[in-house]
Amino acid sequence: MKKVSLKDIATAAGVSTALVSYVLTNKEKEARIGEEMAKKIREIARQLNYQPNHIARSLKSGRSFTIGLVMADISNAFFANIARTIEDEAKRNNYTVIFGSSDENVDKSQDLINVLLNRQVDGLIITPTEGSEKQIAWLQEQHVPFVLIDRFFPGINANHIAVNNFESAYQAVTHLVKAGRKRIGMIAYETTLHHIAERKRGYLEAMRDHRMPDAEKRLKTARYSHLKTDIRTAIDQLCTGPDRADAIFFATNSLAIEGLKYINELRIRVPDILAIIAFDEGEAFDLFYSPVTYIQQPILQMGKEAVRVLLEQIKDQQKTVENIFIDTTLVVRQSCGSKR
Amino acid sequence: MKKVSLKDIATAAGVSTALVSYVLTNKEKEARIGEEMAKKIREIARQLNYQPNHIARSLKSGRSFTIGLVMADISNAFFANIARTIEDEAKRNNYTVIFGSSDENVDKSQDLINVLLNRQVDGLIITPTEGSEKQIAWLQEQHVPFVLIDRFFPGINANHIAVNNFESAYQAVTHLVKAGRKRIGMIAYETTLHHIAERKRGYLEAMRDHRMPDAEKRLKTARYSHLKTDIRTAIDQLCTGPDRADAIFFATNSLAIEGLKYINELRIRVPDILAIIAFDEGEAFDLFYSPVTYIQQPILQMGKEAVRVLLEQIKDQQKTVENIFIDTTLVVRQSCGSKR
DNA sequence: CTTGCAAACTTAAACGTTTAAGCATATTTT
DNA sequence: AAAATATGCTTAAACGTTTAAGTTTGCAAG
Repeated sequence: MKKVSLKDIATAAGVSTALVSYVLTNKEKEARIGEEMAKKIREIARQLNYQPNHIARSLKSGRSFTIGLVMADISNAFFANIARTIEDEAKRNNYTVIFGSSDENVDKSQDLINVLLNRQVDGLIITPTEGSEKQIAWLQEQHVPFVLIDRFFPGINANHIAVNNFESAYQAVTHLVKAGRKRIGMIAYETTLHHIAERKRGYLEAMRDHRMPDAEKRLKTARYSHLKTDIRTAIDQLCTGPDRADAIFFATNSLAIEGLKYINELRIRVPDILAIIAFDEGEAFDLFYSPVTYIQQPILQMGKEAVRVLLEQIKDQQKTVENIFIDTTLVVRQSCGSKR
Repeated sequence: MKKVSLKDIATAAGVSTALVSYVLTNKEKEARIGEEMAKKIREIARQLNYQPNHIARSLKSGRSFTIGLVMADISNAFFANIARTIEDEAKRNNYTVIFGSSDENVDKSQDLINVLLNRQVDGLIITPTEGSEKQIAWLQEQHVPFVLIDRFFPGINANHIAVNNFESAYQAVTHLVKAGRKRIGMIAYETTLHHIAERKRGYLEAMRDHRMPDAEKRLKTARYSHLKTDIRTAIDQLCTGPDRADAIFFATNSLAIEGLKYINELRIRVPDILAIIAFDEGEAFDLFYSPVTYIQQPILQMGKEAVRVLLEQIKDQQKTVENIFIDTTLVVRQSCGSKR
């Protein structure tokens, strides 16, 4: 199938391609096209089923109407949902999304950014991985429009959309305290990423404010690369001994899922023996025999805001940086109900 | 940041852009470029950090090295994982993926296909929605390279990657029979899509071959648009009365998740009272108190094959159609263990 | 000392658009 | 009636590549 171009229409109509272009981009007024001719051209275009060549248009305009999306892990429901809302929102603005998953790997992230920039995306939406500060700083130096989502670096003054991680964690721990839990533990990732640090800080401050001892001791971490084993170790440590934990706050959904699997194996009853709160949502939390209380992130809003900020930045490179923080909602369910 | 182009390099080196192009695309031999000049050009390109403009290249070559991905529902873990493997595999072949979610909606699907073709993708990978036969047939008429994945239309002779739905369902039901279940029900989608029909047929034939009565009566369907209520009705019907079901086979993961939520609410004990088998996998199945036996689809292989077939088709438009069927694996766990 | 040819490069067209500038012809204004 | 303006269209250049065809120079063969 040979694609039909402006030239084909022009030939069929016996006019120049310029004329056809003006008509089909609705510039008849400015270009003073005759009404009849416009009608004729439109009709021919319809008959030939003309579809504009986006690539040619991009080359001319220097804009691709494409945004690049670098997700940390597309197989994680949280990121998959963000990706979906971003794609939706982008389409609503006549933008198209090219995506890739960095799998929390710095090199893969750099690679992806390169590929996307090569493809002349007009901007990027990124969940930065640990250690990617330099990449992000470089983007800024190059004046590439971009927005960070879910995470950001305090030292880099760039657009970002994030939730109030400190407050969310503080609120979650407070909820556990109010529910009568005395020995609250937390499992987080071992990472320098700021959003996780904030969640930890929220936990620690809440513990201190409510005069709960041994918070530091009960704050465990797991390596992303050794998730399964590290979580098992952490839970073993938390859930044994005379003063074993009566509640665990998981810093992310992936940690919670892996943790709950093990808690199931150990047959530790939730919430009788152990209360659970997790960050993010997930079908798995609903299906747990004691539906899991979780911190709900406003995914839809995050995705929309990310696209909005990015497109504004693309339109106006001088635009001031936006740092958006959105509140989460604590969805209370059975998993932190009363002890037996 | 002004992007550097071939012309910039050419000016810096005092040569024509053609020469630069030959060198940077490694055509020195054919174009008989002087060794020293080649070295010099490469050095300048490096210094200026030249990045080829993919769009210009695409316009010239008529190929975008981009494939379009139309997923039925990216928020479903099964499709998200397929998307991820496709993206990975595409990147390995220097292709980039533009994706969109049709949300099982024919119009959205058509819309997406149009957008993607407009963007001059070299080919498409599609999970077709119900009622999209005409769209697919049209693609074929237009000789657009494409591959259907997960689903296909028997009346359309197009590339497709699918699993052996009939055999998989047959095997699952047989497993339930061997486990001593007598009144096996199935919950599927109410759809004309062939892959679901095959799963139903697998159920019905297995029931007949094992002389299980009332198969038709125990085959319930739910509408995608009224998932929650329809599933509740179906389960209510299946799980009441004197000859109530002692096993349910769910035709997809979304059905299973919704169903299990309700089964949880009803406090029907699994597997004591009711055995469960589901199609697809999911974290939720692991986390259910009685880990769910499921039919595992070879996602990685499906994604890889889809990309392979598509790229071959793109390279050789005359290539014969490939219909690939892959076997599934029944992963047996607690949920269809012994009755009490 | 032509001729032939290889080596090292340049020219120019093309891909499909967009858009400023140009050029007739017709109509209005002075 | 000449000048100004409006109308309807065309020309041509540009975006950044690729690549077939052409040009120039040097050098060996006849």
